[in-house]
Amino acid sequence: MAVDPAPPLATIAAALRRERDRAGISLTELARRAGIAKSTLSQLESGVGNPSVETLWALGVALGVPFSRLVEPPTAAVRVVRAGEGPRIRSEHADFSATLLAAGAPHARRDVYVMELEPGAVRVAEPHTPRSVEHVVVATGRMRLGPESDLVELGPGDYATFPGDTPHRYEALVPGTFAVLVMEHP
Amino acid sequence: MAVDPAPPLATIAAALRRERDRAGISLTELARRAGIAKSTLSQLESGVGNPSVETLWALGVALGVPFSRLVEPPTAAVRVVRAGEGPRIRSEHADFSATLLAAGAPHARRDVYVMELEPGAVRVAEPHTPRSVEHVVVATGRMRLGPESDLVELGPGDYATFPGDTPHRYEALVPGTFAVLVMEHP
DNA sequence: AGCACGCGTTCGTCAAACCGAACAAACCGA
DNA sequence: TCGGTTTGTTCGGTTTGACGAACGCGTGCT
Repeated sequence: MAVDPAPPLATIAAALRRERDRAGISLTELARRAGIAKSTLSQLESGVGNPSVETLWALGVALGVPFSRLVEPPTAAVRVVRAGEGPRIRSEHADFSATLLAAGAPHARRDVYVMELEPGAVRVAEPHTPRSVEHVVVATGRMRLGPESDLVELGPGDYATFPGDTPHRYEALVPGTFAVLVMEHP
Repeated sequence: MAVDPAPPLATIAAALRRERDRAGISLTELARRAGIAKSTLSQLESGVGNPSVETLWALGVALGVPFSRLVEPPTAAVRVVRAGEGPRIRSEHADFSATLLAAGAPHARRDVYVMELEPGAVRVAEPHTPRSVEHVVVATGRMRLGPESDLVELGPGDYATFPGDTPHRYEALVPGTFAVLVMEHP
């Protein structure tokens, strides 16, 4: 696994400005809440300077975002991995294989669910936390799911991932459908 | 969702020392690889000082660990949730239910796998990263798994979680067994 | 128009992060 | 036992991040 060789100078600048106007507050206000000088913040958002951990941490708290969102670069609809596809890791001992479906976004919080549905009823989900991501692996049955605009159909072993912060749905196509759902929020 | 109010001064010190001797290199060597003065590193590991992001980043790269492992605090036998057990969230619309199996440890990295096994062969796993945790939901078939000392048997829909940093194993009991595996490392 | 307020940037000062060198202690082979 | 190496810590000097004040600009109120 390669580790980011890229210096995060510009990333931080971008992240700060992005997160700040997402919060809809002024530079002055943010500096005040974080307890740092606005001059410092100004320079940071300009991409000059190399903040101390303490400073950046204070900003993370004031913005209400996990520290790491400020330093890691952002990420990018429905991605599907069909059963048997995807990069496989085979054991030396036969009869075992594992497929990496989604590498952990370093600081996401992931809740693991088992989901059971019957055909007919449609589970419509309101969009939740911004930048949350859903992962689904169908265990048995068939289901149609995804963002309203991009529904996909999955069978046993199929995997799909899509943003959770847009309207989306789950719908079983055959009786006794069950799936594993991982909800990932930043 | 509460955001870490804790200043990460001591955490960084601990993380640095931990990760360094995990890598099995000397302070001097690490400082050299990271391109920083060893005096600086010495002080950081002593818990004095408040490193700049650039400095800490360089250390992360040199250690081969994601940046955030250095700043976020760390986390902590076999827990089983049988199919149909566990806290259930029912939809207003019937025919949908979800069970929370494991709330996300705030800053864990979780990789999602699909695992297929056939009976006979046993998948023995060397212990990996300290404090890593494994989660398994059996989709079809039956399997026996867990730390060598605490094996449990799971059927479809059953869930188990256990530490990944001790020797453990996976073994299919019937043909065509497949499961979803979530590997969580801090 | 005139003034007051909030915005973000720029400038000079100070503390501190970072550096390089010098240091004692532990270790190892001759 | 004694040099040579490597360990990690400590000590001045330099660089630079953070601060507060002053600045220019735009807005809105009287």
